[in-house]
Amino acid sequence: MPRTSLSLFEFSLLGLVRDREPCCGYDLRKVFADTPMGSFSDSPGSIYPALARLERAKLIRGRVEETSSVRRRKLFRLSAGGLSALKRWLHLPITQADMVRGMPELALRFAFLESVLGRGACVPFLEALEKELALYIPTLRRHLQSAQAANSLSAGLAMEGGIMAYENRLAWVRLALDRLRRMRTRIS
Amino acid sequence: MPRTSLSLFEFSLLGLVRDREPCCGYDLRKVFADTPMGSFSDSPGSIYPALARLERAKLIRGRVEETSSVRRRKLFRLSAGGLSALKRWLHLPITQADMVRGMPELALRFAFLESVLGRGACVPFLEALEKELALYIPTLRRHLQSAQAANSLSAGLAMEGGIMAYENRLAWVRLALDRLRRMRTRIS
DNA sequence: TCTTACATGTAAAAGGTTACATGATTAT
DNA sequence: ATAATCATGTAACCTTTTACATGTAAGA
Repeated sequence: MPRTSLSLFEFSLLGLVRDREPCCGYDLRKVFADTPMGSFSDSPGSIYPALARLERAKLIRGRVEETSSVRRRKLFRLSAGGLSALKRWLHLPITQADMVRGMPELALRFAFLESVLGRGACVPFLEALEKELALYIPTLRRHLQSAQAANSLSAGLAMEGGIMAYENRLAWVRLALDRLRRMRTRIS
Repeated sequence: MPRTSLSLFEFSLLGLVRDREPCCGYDLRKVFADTPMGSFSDSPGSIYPALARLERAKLIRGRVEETSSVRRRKLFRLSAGGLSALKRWLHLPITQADMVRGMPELALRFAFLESVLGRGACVPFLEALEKELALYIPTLRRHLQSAQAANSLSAGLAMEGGIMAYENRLAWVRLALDRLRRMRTRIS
């Protein structure tokens, strides 16, 4: 078996290739190096082997470009299989487990959502996220209440900061929903 | 060479051992499994080898407990070298690079700060963090401005969410500073 | 009795990190 | 001329993941 699921890093490559088709490994390195994107490694030792894996798995296809002017490079495109793997990932339900692991994966999924599944997918995604966050935050608060007695002030503040981060996420979700809904009414 | 620096995971083990001395591998597994702590792996395959590494590096010391009642277990304590490694890490200056990589490492450092370096270390740490955040956020805003034109709505919202997360961090820093300063005046 | 919690480990496979290696092109 | 940027890769080393392996004690 060629491994069940892809890592976040591999999905981010898939999504980036899809958005920048056709692009080479170096283009992707630049994204990781220059933008506040996910903060994955931009080292050649991580990107080139990962691209080779994705190509072996037939999720992307690479062709060495033949031009005289520019240096030789390998241009990648998403394959049909790659696109459907990306779609499956984006369609995954949002669960409590996603809350515990934090937002990075969900943020990444949202970043690719519109371009891959269309604008219509954004509102349901955010509504599901809103629901899970609204359920999760009170359990975090309870955890803080019960744990903080014994701990230090700074440990308590650190936990408080963690909760604030989730509340902030919820605020963002609501802002995003607002904007998307406003767009919709404007169009219709 | 036994490797220059420890991973976040290893520092978190060091800090937890220090706070719960003496404790065994299973105690640490429970922390990772049951609390919203950093979200490191609680698998035995990551924890026991890591503890063995830390012991080989003489940062912790483990002794097999000899009691009749409880099952055999290995209790760890921080060594003098481990404590000073922890202190060095906590004393590290806060830089722009820390902003780019995100807050998890800084949050972890703050969580251990008071118990290892004393309450006096909290305010300077937060002040440094406040300064770097206040410098970094405007550069993020500029990045959003320049990049968002070409991108999709959802990609723009995702970036906006990233910025909001940093602003939320800054709000937390100010709240924490407030509380700490209030304490100080109350005590003095 | 059966399951859950306690408790510690190892082995194989996969992946990431760091450093090395190479070489063309473009700007200073 | 020299440095920086473009461009792709490999090799050694280390860590993590997943799964296996073992066995006790307590509670339902």
